[in-house]
Amino acid sequence: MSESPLPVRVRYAPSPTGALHLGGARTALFNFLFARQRRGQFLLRIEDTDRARLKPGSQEQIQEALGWLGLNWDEQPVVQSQRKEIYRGAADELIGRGAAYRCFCTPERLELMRAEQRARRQPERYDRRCATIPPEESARRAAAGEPFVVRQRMPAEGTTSLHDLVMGTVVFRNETLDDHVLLKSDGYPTYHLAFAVDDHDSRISHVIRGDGWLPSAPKHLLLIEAFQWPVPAFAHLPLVLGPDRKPLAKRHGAKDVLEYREAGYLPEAIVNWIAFLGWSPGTEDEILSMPDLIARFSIDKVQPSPAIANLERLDWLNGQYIRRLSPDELARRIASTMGEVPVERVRPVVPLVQERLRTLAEAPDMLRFFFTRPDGYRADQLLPKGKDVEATAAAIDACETALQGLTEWAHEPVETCLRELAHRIGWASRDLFMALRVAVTGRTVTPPLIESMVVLGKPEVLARLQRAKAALKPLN
RNA sequence: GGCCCGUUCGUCUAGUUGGCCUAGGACGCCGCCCUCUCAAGGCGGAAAUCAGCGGUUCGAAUCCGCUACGGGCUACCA
Repeated sequence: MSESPLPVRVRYAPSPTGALHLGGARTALFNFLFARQRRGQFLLRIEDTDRARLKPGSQEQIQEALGWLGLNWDEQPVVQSQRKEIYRGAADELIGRGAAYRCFCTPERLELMRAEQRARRQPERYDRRCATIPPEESARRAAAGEPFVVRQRMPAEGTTSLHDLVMGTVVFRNETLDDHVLLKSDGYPTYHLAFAVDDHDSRISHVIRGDGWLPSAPKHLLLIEAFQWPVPAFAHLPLVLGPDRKPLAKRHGAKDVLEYREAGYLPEAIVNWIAFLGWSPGTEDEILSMPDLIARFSIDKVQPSPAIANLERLDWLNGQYIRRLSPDELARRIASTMGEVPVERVRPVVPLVQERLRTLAEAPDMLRFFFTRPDGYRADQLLPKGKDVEATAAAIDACETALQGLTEWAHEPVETCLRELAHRIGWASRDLFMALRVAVTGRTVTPPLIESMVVLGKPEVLARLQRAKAALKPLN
């Protein structure tokens, strides 16, 4: 595990086949943290060599999600489809060196071959029929227009070992390696070729990627060696799983990163949350900001086992981050989710909900009563236990009169006034408060009543009390 | 089937040079306190014989082996 003397350069290399999901975001994050900590570069590469699976708009979506999380990349993203000729040249070079060869086998023959191997219960691997075609013949057939792919020539014996920063040393027997395809017949490279060429061209020092690549890592190592290029360090990250221990998917309610934004999560919370999926600082700290993470991240503290995403923990973390926001900032973020309501109207009300929110998405519902009067009351909510309609109407009426007489509309006088009133009419203050709460807000669960009333203002509160009284009348 | 990786409370994890671990923290859960509801906050609790078995050792969650289970890869996908 020798430290690379080269400057640190890492990359996140998604294929544009959909949105950025959590696992990808975490891979990107770990790359980003590592780069920033070592004052290196974090690059973005678009692996779009699979023309069939390409989804329009995907690249933009991925970039927006990365930006939202604050994972800003350096330099211009490398787009593989724009580098077709480079890969072709690289494949030719490999053929020239004897490290690769053209294969003219048809898909039909390959399928037949595999079927036979399956029948004989042998490993399904290319049988290397084309490996022994003389170079001149190979070149002639290619020149004649016969379709072909280029395959990597694997050593028949020996072992290839990888010193992975997360998994430790992993040894593979070369005889188990397949002569996989490097260049497809459509002229596009497969992942393996493009990976080696691009990482070399980008001078990538550390390959930090999903552990799905671990099994093909020896091929990659051999490829890099065939080119006689410097070998980067490797770190394979375990998967993020859903609650059923299956790879994270839609059905778990674990959504694409951008959908978390819709659901009212803060990017800071998402980052903190996924950072702790498979990694921990080794201390008892739980809340770490991006700068903290950059300072404390360490690849060898990454867990080699897969992590199961804990959505409840995200909710808690999100609440923590919401409480740490300044009221102004929170108001801005809430207003941005509420379209029609201007920030100035949200701001005064924010302190009342700040410690009650788990997600921004809960805010509109929680705040609604500040902006619109309750439309319709439910008797079962308005009437405290054991109090009838008449008594409740009378109590509300008494409140109205008492509040009317207040000269100062502030927390202290209002509370004193109401408690004295409760005492005077022989009501438990909790009952009075609940009746008032429903009268003023239309609901039984709200931010603190007195504060809410103060913010609403005296005329509005009195108006709502009258409406509540009116609503009680027909019930009598 | 073949190859590779993994396995500490329900979940994320601490633990990594074997003894200070009668295994610590966090989320969630339960109870109490606070209290005008709900939260937040405070306090306390239940919760892992460290996957199992066999070694090495005075001593193992920590080292070795085997087994079981889970996962990944096994495409002209990434």
